[in-house]
Amino acid sequence: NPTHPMISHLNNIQMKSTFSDPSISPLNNSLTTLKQSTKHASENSSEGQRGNREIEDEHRRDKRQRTTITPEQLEVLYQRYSLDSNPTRGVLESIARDVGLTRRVVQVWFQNTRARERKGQFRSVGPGTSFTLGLNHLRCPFCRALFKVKSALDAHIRSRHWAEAERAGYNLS
Amino acid sequence: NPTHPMISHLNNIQMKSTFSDPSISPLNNSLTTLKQSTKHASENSSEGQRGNREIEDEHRRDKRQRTTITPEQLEVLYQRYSLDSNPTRGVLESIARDVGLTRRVVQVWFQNTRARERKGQFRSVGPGTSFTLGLNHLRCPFCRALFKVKSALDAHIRSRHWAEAERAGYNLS
DNA sequence: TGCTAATGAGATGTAAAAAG
DNA sequence: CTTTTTACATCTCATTAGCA
Repeated sequence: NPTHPMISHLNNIQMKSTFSDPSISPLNNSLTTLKQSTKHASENSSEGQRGNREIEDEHRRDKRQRTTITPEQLEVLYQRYSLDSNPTRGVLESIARDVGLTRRVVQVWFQNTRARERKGQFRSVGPGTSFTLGLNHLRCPFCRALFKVKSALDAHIRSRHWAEAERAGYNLS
Repeated sequence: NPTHPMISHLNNIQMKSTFSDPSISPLNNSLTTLKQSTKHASENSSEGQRGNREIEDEHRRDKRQRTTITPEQLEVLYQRYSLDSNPTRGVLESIARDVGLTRRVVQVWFQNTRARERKGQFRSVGPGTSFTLGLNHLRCPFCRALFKVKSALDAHIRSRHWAEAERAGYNLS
């Protein structure tokens, strides 16, 4: 992804920081799932011509909330990723509970990590498991999902591709 | 030089407050007499006493607020630095609590200290204990971070460079 | 004044959002 | 879902400015 430094971002006005959570105690931190429900739903002010009276009222809306994933959480995530890079919803939720993040955050992380892996910025597992290195050798025959162990692959096939698997005569242990 | 943040280059106006950091107040868990002078030096004498109405009145437009780090704080900082010159966010916060400064101040101190060390200006501090920074023998193979003990280096690698470490076959104990 | 805390620009990594 | 883009957090490096 060749970034173009030359391009002028016509407007990249970023002010203020809004430090995200302090990501409290490592591990098992019961993160306040603040939730981003706020979601700049409004923001339709494009109408312009606003009554300019509520001028100073501004800071308070829309702030993209960036979660900071701690190294401890990352280690768990990568470990699970190495077992199944395409977890089902249920598994996703289980992982989310384990690491103390919302399902959505974990889901996005998996999406981004898969994308990163495809792009070659590969990272497969945490350093703790230095021997499990590598690549996910098992690819689902019906989609692009990758797995480290056959049991995970089978579980995936069972939950996502049972029909095709049966037609194809895939042998599920 | 740019004395005026006003300069507009049509693009990329980043104010990057950074120091806003309003909520990260020390919370001040009492830790024995640790006092710090993070705020206005002009405290004693003088009329002052400030009306205090405006809480936000603190930030004077043109006054850069310089924190004075006490020798006691420095001693702790250097000690932690000697163990890990590139602490993760969580560790940084822990240090900040220990020493009674904001995370941001501690972060800047580490940045400046790393830069100082890179430039070869290690400096020993404290009457009783002098930390010879220059003698940090362990350098992270993946970045310029320095460590005194291997366990600290390993922790650093685990949290920051696990992928590279794995690829490189680095042996983490 | 010297040392150094603070600031700001530029670079990098990546979580979240947007586009497809 | 994937691919692409945006925005934010942090780091380095170069500077600026506060205080003993």
